[in-house]
Amino acid sequence: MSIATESAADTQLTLDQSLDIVKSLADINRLELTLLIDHQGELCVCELETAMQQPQAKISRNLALLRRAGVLTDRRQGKWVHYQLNSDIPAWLKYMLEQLKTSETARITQLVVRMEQMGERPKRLRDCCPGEAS
Amino acid sequence: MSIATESAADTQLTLDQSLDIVKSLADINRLELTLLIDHQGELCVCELETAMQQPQAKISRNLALLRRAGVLTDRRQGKWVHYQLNSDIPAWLKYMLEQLKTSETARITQLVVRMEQMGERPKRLRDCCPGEAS
DNA sequence: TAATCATATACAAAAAAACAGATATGTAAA
DNA sequence: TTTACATATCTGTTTTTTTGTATATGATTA
Repeated sequence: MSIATESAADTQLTLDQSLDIVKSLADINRLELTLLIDHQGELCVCELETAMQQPQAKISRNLALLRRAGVLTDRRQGKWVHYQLNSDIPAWLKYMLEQLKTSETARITQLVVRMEQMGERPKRLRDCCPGEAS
Repeated sequence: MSIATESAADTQLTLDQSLDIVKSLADINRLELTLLIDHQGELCVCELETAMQQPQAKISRNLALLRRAGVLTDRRQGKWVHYQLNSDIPAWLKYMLEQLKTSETARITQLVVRMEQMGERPKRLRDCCPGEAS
């Protein structure tokens, strides 16, 4: 079981920074968001909204918290903001996510399915985040 | 940087169990307790009490929480209860603790020093947990 | 520039976690 | 078997986190 995206050496984090990361993941919603984003590479807020079936503010708040902790990065493209896993996360976290992704396939699949079904849903949702098109 | 105590294969944990572990570490006091115990191999409550300079009830509560999450195990020896790192913790956690132990040497040393100075302190403390003697 | 859409943030209420202090339990020694 | 010691747990309170609702921001389209 090798780590897929092992790139640069671990940046040395302070204990406080590590704690911030751990805290940011100590919530079932944020842990699922992180797993789903890691699994899918990149997702925008409205996609996560349908996947998780949670109000926009809640998703957005949790994403901001994960970003501040250094777990996620974001990228604005037009109206949409796409979130990715930060490649600078410590190795142990990459390791942890790898393990959870394999052990939680079912759960992740369920979220992905829900998200994909949203294709033919209300215009606001269908128009949201068209696959990689500018 | 190899993991010292890599023994049995990872037990497959549910997402909830993993979340319990992460939650149990999402507190500076419990994270330090875990690091210190991992570093020292085994410690009893009163040693941790002096190392951390925190009230007994607080230490005990946090240790119980870590035990319930599966991060620590305990062993009663006479009046004393010794806590160790649970060898069944997931690999990512072993990895994380290894990394933190090396990056947080100073902090850990400070705790250890405080604990060792307690030798000639009040009787109640000196008599507590004599080094590995039965 | 007005209207609309996607996302972020402010604010107050609700829920959860951490805490101090008191007391209970369990062991050993007197 | 009383006393003392180490640790655990209970209780009420304080602090922190999470949440819903409303509103603000930023970007696109009409």
